[in-house]
Parts: sequence; structure tokens; C-alpha cells
Amino acid sequence: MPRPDVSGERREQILDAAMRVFAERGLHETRMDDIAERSGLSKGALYLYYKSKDAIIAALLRQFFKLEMRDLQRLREGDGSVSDRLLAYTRQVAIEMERIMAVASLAWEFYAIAARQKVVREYFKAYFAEFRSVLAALIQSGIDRGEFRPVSAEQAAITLTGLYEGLALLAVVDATAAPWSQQAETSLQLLLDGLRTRLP
Amino acid sequence: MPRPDVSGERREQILDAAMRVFAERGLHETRMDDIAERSGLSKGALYLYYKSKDAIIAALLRQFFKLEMRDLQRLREGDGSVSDRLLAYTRQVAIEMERIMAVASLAWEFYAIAARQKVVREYFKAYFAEFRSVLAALIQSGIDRGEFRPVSAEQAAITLTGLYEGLALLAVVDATAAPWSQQAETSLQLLLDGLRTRLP
Amino acid sequence: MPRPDVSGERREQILDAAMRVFAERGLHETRMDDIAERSGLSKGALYLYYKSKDAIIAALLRQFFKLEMRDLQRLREGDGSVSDRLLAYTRQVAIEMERIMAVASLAWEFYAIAARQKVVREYFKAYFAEFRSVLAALIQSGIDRGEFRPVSAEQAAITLTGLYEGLALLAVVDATAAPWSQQAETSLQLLLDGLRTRLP
Amino acid sequence: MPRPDVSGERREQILDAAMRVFAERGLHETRMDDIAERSGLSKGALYLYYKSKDAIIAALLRQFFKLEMRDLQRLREGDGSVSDRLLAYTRQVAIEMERIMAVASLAWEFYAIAARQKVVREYFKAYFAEFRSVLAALIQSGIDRGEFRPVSAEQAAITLTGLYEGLALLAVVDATAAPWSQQAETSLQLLLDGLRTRLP
DNA sequence: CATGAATGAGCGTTCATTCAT
DNA sequence: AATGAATGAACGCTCATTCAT
Repeated sequence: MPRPDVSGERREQILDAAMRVFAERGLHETRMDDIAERSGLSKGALYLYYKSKDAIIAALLRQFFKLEMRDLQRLREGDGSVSDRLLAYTRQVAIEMERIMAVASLAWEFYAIAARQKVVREYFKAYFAEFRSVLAALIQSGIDRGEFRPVSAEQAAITLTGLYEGLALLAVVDATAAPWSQQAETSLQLLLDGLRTRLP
Repeated sequence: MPRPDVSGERREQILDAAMRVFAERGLHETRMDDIAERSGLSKGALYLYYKSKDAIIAALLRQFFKLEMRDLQRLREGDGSVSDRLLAYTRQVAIEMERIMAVASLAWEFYAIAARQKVVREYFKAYFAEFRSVLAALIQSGIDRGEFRPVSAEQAAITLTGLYEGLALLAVVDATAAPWSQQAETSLQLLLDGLRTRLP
Repeated sequence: MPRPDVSGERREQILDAAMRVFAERGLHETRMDDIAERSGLSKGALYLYYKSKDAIIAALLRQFFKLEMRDLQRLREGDGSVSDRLLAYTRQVAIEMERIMAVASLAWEFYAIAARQKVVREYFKAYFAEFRSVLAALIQSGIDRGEFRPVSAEQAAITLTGLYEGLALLAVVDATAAPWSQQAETSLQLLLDGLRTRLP
Repeated sequence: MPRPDVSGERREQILDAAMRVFAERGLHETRMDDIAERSGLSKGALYLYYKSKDAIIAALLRQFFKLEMRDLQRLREGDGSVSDRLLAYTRQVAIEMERIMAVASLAWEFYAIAARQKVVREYFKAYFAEFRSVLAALIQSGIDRGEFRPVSAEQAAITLTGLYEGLALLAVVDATAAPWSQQAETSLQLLLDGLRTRLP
């Protein structure tokens, strides 16, 4: 009588626990024991599903991007003016900001690794390229429909991407001075103002 | 015959070596032996000047902010229109970008630490507050002299601060898609366009 | 299927090995590797059962007193004249003298620590107080039954306690000149002669 | 112009400092820096006069015995009954007890070393042999003059030697329960009573 | 003679990984 | 599949000793 395959569930269990503990204590300060304890599994069990601590980190990194890529979908959807769609997206992100900030420390450790390891850097590169491409398409459509001035959609997209990232950093460092939910909208408006067609 | 005091020099030597190796290998992957070797001192000598590896990291963190704060001075100086001064500053930073990118991984590890340790977070908070305050004053003067629309100088400053940080991240991840030197100017122009007084 | 709990056994194993190596090489000259090797465990295993080398030393110290206290029991038992009981006890100790001498160096290191650390000194204080109290009671009963002169039982007990300790030192230093087994009996007789009721 | 030779003075300076710090902190817990600081010399200077830390310990050990041997002289001198002379000696030692107790921890570390190293053990052996021999001669003279019973002077001497040592240990461990000055006299009296000729 | 900055071998401790059960 | 006791390589730090000045 074959038992149901629990390996998928176990892997999720482990990654979930790892993400929390890594975010709390840092990649290196986290012990395999911590992950075991948090996941409710034994230390030995971790090794049944991942061959090493690094393998867990790598899997977490992949999951990280899978989730982010999924979020991108929301940028593609929707209708109305481009400005409205970007504003709506910003508000959506704001809603998830608390969750995001909880794992921000992990994200920066990933960035640090990316700066040192080409393989990891490629992941980020691909992710940002995708993000940029979606934004650029959106902005281009804004230009096409006369909503925006004929700027370089690509460069405007990079600007917006950078803005989102930078504001997230500021929000973590000083939640009161730069609260994401409000600041991001304001900043977006400023940028959109720079993009908009000037009506005399 | 007292020999000249070399302790200042030694500390610099150590911090300098540490910064390089930390940036290359990461805070945790770096061994005291690595720092010793790179600095040209013995392992024991490191402990004559810093009581622990953590003390070196802490000193590096302080130096990091001291340097950044010093760079801020350039934002306060200069004349001409606010737009021109911001552009000039951006070009200055672009020149140093290579050096900055070399230690970017270190900066992100610091951010990660900041996300977890209040003490470190306060350092960043103070630094960003100062940066923001200088930018806000500059932008306000732009508003006062009729160069900019009457927006919130504070929020515009936060936007700009975030933009700088975010673009640096993108530049490290993908130097070709988002080369700082050109992209930062373009992005700044877009934002300035959003700020500018509309002449009918 | 839970395996039988071996932690008690392991702790014993470690303490036993530690006692031997400490006695041979000295507390500070002994490496954790030495204890590991002697105990048949790995170095890492030592830390599963004791959190540090100092913890092993402390545990050994406590065991030391537990054993000594247990030996005291023999002084309380027995019948016959007080002189005979003391003589019997002395002979008993003589039998164990070889084992005691093997760890004598350890005992003196403990004494040295006691001279410098109040906490450790209190252990010895309690042990000697107990020893003295048992001896004093015995001597008092000798006085009461007319076997001894009416001296201060307490001071006689201290004298006897000191005598035992001092002779052990001499025996270690020069086993041929002052062999415990014979010398202790002779010394005891001399002291008993000083205590005995003089029959004209 | 030859300067006066200060090497003797320096060596004394070092040994004196070493003895104090060793007694306070223990042989192994004492750093060469501690000795340097306490002696008022530089760390390098220590090595001009002693080739190693062990050499200092060895010199200290020799000095230890030289001093003790010198004290023995007092046992040889004096007149009056043997009992009176032993009592006088005991009182003399009592006067110096405070100084002795200050370095007691050092003495036990030396004992511990003696238990492990034959060379050191020989020093103690010689010292105790000398001590015993002086006492034995004294006791023999007491027997000869009819003051004591015809016991084995040698064994009585060993007994007395052990008693002195043992009481010193007890005094360090518990100064209030077994204050040397009084207890040693009482104990001596008890022993002398055991030695004395019985007058019917 | 004297200094104290510099050295580097050596040790206590940690923790990712393995494996007998 | 699961456990957790056991392993041992690796690292931070100390401190006796050296040596340029």
C-alpha cells in the first residue's frame, strides 16, 4: 500500500521554515538545528530532502524569484490608463509590504551573494529584465496612446524599477520617515508627472 | 627614542584590507587569516588593533558612514540652478561608481544586518535622514526660486534618495542594462521633469 | 524505537577519562583532544555532554566531594573502642591510598583553585566541616566513655584532619620515607596517646 | 664606565612580582604581561633575565625552598626544653602565617607539579627530608634527656611535619574554623602529650 | 640594556554533515 | 522514512617568544 508522496510537502515545510529563520537570524547565523526545530522535522530529515544547507539556500533563492515573477503578472493585467494601472499595482505591493519587509534582510543577503556570484547574479538579472520589460511595454503603450511624452520607455522602466527597490530599502531602514504605502504613491506621481504629456 | 606612532596607520591598513576581502568573499566567508594576509600583517597583529572580527566589521561600518557623510558635502556646495547642481552631483557619483560597486556586496550585507539589528539600523537611519535633509533643502530652494512646482520637498527628497539607491542595485546586478553613469542622469531628468514648473 | 539513554554513561565516561588525564598532565596541560581520545569519544561529543572544559572541571570537582563524602560514612559506622574504630578507618584509607595518590596532583590543583576562588573554597570548607564534625563526635564519645581525657573534641578533630591531609602530601612526595599505610597508623597512635586517659 | 651590575636586583624584582601574580591568578592564568607590569619592567626585559616563563617558575621554586630551608635554621637554634623550643617555633611560624597563606595557592600548584614531575618532586623530598631530620634530632634529644618516651624519633618527626602541612591547608580553606596561630599550638600540645614521659 | 610591536603555533569551541538504529 | 547521537574539519582568539629599533 503506497503511502502518499509527502516529499513535496516536506520540501515546502523546510523552505518555509528556512525563510523565516534566515530572515530573523541571517543566513550564516542560522543553524541547521534552527531550521529543523522551526520546521518540526529532525535535523536528519532535512538531509533527506536537501543535500546541504547551501542547497536549501539555493532552493529558497529560486522560490524567491518564482514568487516575484508571479507578482509581475499583476502588472500585465488590468485596464484603464497606464497611470491608473501603475498606481493600482503600487497599492497592491503596499498591501504585501509587511510580509516583504519581514524578509528584507534575506533579500539583501541575496543581493550581496549576487554581487559576488555570477550564477546568482544571472537570476536577478533575468528577474529585473523581465520586470523592466513589462514596465517598458506598459510605458510604451502609455506613449502610444498619448498619455506619456515620447521618452525612452526602456529607461523610464529602469527608473521605475530602481525607485521601487530604493524605496523598499528606505522603508526598512526608517519605517516612519518613508512609509512605503504613502511614499511609493507620491514618488510614482512625481515620476508620472515627468512622463506626462504637457497640455498647454 | 620613541618610535613614531603607527597605530593609526595600522588601523587603516587593516580596515582597508578587510573591506576588500569582505567585499570579495563576504563577511562570514572571510577568515581573519585572509585579512591578515591581505593587510600584510600577522593574525596576531590584527588583535593588537581590533579586539575581534566583529570589532573590525563595526569599525568598517562606521568608516562607511563617515565616507558617505563626507560625500554629502558636495551636495551642499555649488551654485547655479538646482537642476544643474543635482546633475553635477550625479556625475560626480558616477565617477566614483566603480569603486562603490566593488564594495556593493558589503553594503548589502550591512543593509541585511541593519534589518536585524537596531543599533546598525540607527546608523543608516541617521545617514539617510541627513541625505534627505540636504536634498530637501536643495529642492525647497528650487521651489522658492520658481524652478520647481510647489511639491513636498521632503517627499521629493525621499524619492530621489530611493532612486539613487535603487539604481545602484540595478547597476551591480546588470551593469550593461542599467549603467549608472548614463541611467542616473536620465532618471534624474525624468524626475526633475516631474518637479519642474510648467510653462504653458 | 527509542534507544536506551546513554547520556549518564557518557558523562561518566568523560569524567573518568578527564580525571585520569588531568591527573597525569595537569588541568591546563590537558587538551580537550586528550580527554576525547582517552574517553574513546570524539571531541565534538564531549560538548554534547559538557558545555566547556571548565564545566568538566567543575563536574569533576563535585564528583570528588561526592566520593569523599561517601567515604566519610565509614567513620560513622563500626563499634568497639574509639581508638579501634579510628585505627580501622585509617587502615581502610590506606587500602585506597594507591588510587588516591594517582589523582593527588589533581587534588592539589583543586586546593590551589580553592585558595583563589571563594565558590570552590566553600566546597572544601563544607567537606572539611563535615569530616571534622564526624571526628569530633567520635572523639567526644571517647571522652564520655572515659577512653580519652577531657580535651576539646573539636580541636582534636581538627588536629586529626590536618594530620591525615599532611601525611598524604608527604606520602606523595616521598613514598619510601613516609609510606602512608604504616606511617598513618604510627602517627595516629602518637596522637591517641596524647588523648588517652593516664592511668597511674 | 662600567655601570653597577643590576642583574641580581632585576632578577629579584621579577621573581617577587611573579610570586605575587602567580599566587593571585595561578601559574597558567598569569601572563608574561602581568609579570612585566607588576615588576615595573617591560615584557622584553623579562627575557633578558629569564629565558622563558618556565624558567621563572623554576627559579621561583628554587627560591621557595631556599627560603623554607632558611626558616629551618630557627628549629635548630634555641635552648630550653624540646617542648618549649617546638612551641616557640610554632609561634614564629604563626607570625608569618599571613604571608604564607597569601602564597598558599602557589605552594599547591608546586605540589601538583611535584606529583607529576620527578625533578620537582626531588626538591620537595630533599626539603622534607631536611625538615624531618632536624625535627628528628630535636625529638631524639628530647628522648635522650628523658623529656619524651622512647618512641621512633623519625616517625614522630614525620608526624609533626605532616601536621604542620595539614593544618596550613585547613587554615587556608577555613580560616575561622582552624586559625593557624591557635590551632597549631593546641595540636602540638596534643602530640607532645603523646610523646611525653608518663609520670605516675 | 631596554622596549613593545609583531609573530604564529596552538587550543577551545562550533556546527554542517553522516550514519547506526 | 525518520531520528539524533556522533564526528571532525575549520575558525576565532590568545599569549609566550622574538627582534628591530
